[in-house]
Amino acid sequence: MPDLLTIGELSARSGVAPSALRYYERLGLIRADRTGGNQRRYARAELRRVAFIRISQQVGVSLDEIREALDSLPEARTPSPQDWARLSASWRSRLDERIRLLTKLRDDLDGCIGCGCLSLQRCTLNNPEDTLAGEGPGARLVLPRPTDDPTLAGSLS
Amino acid sequence: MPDLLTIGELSARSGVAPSALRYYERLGLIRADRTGGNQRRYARAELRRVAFIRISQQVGVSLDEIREALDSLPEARTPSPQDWARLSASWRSRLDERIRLLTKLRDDLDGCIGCGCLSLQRCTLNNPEDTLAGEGPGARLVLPRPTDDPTLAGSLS
DNA sequence: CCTTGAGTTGAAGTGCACTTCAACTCACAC
DNA sequence: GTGTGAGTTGAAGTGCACTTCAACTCAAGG
Repeated sequence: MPDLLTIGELSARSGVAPSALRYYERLGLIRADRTGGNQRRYARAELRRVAFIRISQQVGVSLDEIREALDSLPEARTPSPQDWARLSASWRSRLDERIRLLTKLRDDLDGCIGCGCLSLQRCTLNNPEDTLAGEGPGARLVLPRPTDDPTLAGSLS
Repeated sequence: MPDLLTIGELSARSGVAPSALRYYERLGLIRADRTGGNQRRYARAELRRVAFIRISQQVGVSLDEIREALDSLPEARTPSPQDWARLSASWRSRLDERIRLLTKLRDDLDGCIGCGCLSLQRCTLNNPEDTLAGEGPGARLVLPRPTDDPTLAGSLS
């Protein structure tokens, strides 16, 4: 019934490199039992955690926030489908927002392709929220700072 | 008619930190004339280049690729609206693809919230392209590697 | 028993996109 | 002329998400 996975097996199943799995463990995102010889053995439930981690990353959430989310899971029992649903749902608005922003960017880009602008005059690309008055002449570009959004910033890093 | 901008002015107008502008210059993304005292002076046209850079980053393009795109602009003359339109349009399919992926992720997440799964069985979240057969039992998770996409990997860095 | 592939560790390295720092110089208003 | 805020440089540092490495141990088949 335990049916534990080695790190190689979890890696193959999850598509996540062993080094990344060890890294996740260091950050407290997943956990493993150990054999007498100190090797990791993962419960099958860890597969779901890894799945959640990868999905969350696609939503643009940092590992730190993912850890916080995972910390909210009950420790006493194996998380239920409802537990996972709750966590997944918590990213929903973030995902919506990212989709909205990208869609707006696309439409604006279409408009600008039409008008050939990319200029600093009244183009919504350069004045996204129409909030530029009162800070001297000239419009601001795009988003003031991409610092916080890994999706858009490239660092995206 | 020249009407050159200092780095502080370009920074204020573009919303990009002076240190980032110098960094862009090192990478060959923008250029500046120099005063007798070695200070940078930017032609107004550089504002469009910076606008293009920030927009491109939001699309999820790396600075390296942005540089390549900018290199395709004519050197002899100031880029025309059509030049900028061509470059912007070149990101379009990428933007579409990113929007498509995120929308799919959202819908899948909705489905999984409904079914409460996040399991490794037949859930499209875990088997995005239905391309898992032939590599042993068990499904793969999500995307095999997030390595190449700064949008999804968490790095806009 | 022995080989071999898989696993272990901590420390260091990578790539990207910047930022910070120290030490110095410019440009401009008064 | 002088003070001050803005600008200059190269080198080093940052944050994130990992990967790589060297040196070593484990586990399982023959």
